[in-house]
Amino acid sequence: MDQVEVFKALSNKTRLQILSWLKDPEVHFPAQALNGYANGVCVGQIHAKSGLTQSTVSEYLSSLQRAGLISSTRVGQWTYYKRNEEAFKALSKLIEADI
Amino acid sequence: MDQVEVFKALSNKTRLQILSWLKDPEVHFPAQALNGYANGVCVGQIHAKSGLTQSTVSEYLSSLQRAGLISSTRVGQWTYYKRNEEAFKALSKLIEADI
DNA sequence: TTGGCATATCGAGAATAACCGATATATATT
DNA sequence: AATATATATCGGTTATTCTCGATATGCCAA
Repeated sequence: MDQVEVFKALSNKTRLQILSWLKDPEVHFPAQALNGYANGVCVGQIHAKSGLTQSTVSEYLSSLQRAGLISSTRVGQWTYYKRNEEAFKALSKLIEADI
Repeated sequence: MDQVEVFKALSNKTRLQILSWLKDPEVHFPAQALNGYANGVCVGQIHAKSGLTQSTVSEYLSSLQRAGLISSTRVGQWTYYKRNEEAFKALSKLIEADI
């Protein structure tokens, strides 16, 4: 875990908002056809709520993924993103013990 | 606590290093004349270890303080900085529960 | 294989952060 | 009052981030 990369990823209002949406996808996004919310939420749905362009949202999701905070699954034309809860647990412990 | 401000403050290698030094001041800094390490460590000592200029270090300490992660005490010509451990506990819990 | 979506990547402009050197402001000493 | 020391602030340069529009790529359907 690259600490600086993780904190940079978290240093943006919209990216924090996306993480918060992904915490309760059924509350924040319309039903997913495929496998409920198990794969996460696709880029287009996140884009639709974000108020930013598709390219910006795609870039933001990539940076969150590079930081290890979310993971992606490609299914057909869609890329689904979901939170990596282990990373948040690890970060919480890191701050508690090491930072 | 402004989350974005906190994460920005943590998004820099040198600032993380400073926080780490302040975690064990007696290990990383020569003895303080005044009140042991209870007031923290003065800017000059942090500057001396940092490899950056005095102005940069002063600015970094201000940003950590604005984020609530450290606090300062002025004693004579010196400003002592020390960690605000409650802020780190709160941040750890925030990440565990809310982010 | 052509066309249509969904997503990713590219190139660019504007805003912010990372530094620096120089200078200002406190405080202390003589 | 004059000088010295510690820290803060200011102005500037360069690097990085934010965000966009345009375009490329990947996958599906006709």
